[in-house]
Amino acid sequence: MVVVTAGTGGAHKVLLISGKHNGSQTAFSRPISVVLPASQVSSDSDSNTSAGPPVRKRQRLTHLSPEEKALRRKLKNRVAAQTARDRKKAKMGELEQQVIELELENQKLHIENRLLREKTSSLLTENEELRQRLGLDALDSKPKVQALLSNGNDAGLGIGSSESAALRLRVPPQQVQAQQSLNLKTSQWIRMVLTLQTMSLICYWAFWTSLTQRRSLSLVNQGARSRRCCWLEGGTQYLPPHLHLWGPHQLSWRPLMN
DNA sequence: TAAGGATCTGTAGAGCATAC
DNA sequence: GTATGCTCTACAGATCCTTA
Repeated sequence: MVVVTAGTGGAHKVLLISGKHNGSQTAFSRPISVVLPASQVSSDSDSNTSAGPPVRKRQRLTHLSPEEKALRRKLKNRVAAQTARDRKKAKMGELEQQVIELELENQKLHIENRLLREKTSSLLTENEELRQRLGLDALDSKPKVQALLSNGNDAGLGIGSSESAALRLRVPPQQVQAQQSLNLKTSQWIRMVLTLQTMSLICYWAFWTSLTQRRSLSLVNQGARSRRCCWLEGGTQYLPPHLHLWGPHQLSWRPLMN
C-alpha cells in the first residue's frame, strides 16, 4: 500500500510504502517512506490518501507519475536486495556453523571408532594367549564361549576376582592377577586418552563457536549501523529493516550511483 | 602511496505469483 | 490480460583493506 502525502506548502511529497505480510515471505513490519523532491510532486497526487474508499490489497499506482513509479520501484528493490543479501548471509553462516559441528562430530566418532578397534584387538590377542595357555584349539572355542555365556556368569575374562578366573582358566592366580593389572592399566590409559581428546575437541568447538558468533555479531552490527536492520537475538531469523523515513537524509542514501 | 582484490551497495531485468 | 509485488541475480561503481 502506498500513501502519498503532500508536505507543508507543497514543498515535498512522501511516498509511504507500508508492510505486506505474505505468508512465509519476508515482509516489513513497519512502513517505509521516501521523501520526493518538490520537482517530482505532481498535482493529482493528493487525490489518493489513506482516508477514503476501501483500499485495494494491491494499490493501483495510477496516481503516480512514471518518475515516481520508477523511484518507488528503486526504493523497494533496494530494500528487497538488501533483505535478500542479509538472508543469504544468515543462511551461509548457519551452514558454516553446521559444517563445523558435523566435522567435530565426525572427529569424535573417528576417535571412538579407533579406540574401540584397539580394545577389540587387545581383547582378541588376550583371548588368543589365554587359549594357548589352556591348550585349546580354535575348533572348540565356540562351544566354551557359548557355555560361559549361557551359565549367566560374567563372560569377560577380565571381569571378576583373580581366584575365580584362575579356577575357570586353571592357571595360577598370580598370572591372572598380572594379566588383570595389565588390562586395568591399559583401560585406564585408554580412558585418559579419550578424556583428553574429548576435552581438546570441546575446547576446539568452543573456540570456533565463539569465533563464528563474534564474526556474525560484528557483521550484524555493521549492517545494522548502515541499514538500521535488526536481528532476533541468538537466532538466524531475519527481521526486515525498519526504515524510518528512508530517503535522501539517510547516510547511506546514494540513489544515483550508476 | 598506488595497485589490486574483496566486499558492499544500488540498479535493472527476469521470472513467478497475485489481485483485479 | 494487465498491473503490481516479491525474489533472485548480474552488473557496475564505491569503499575498504592488504601488499609491494
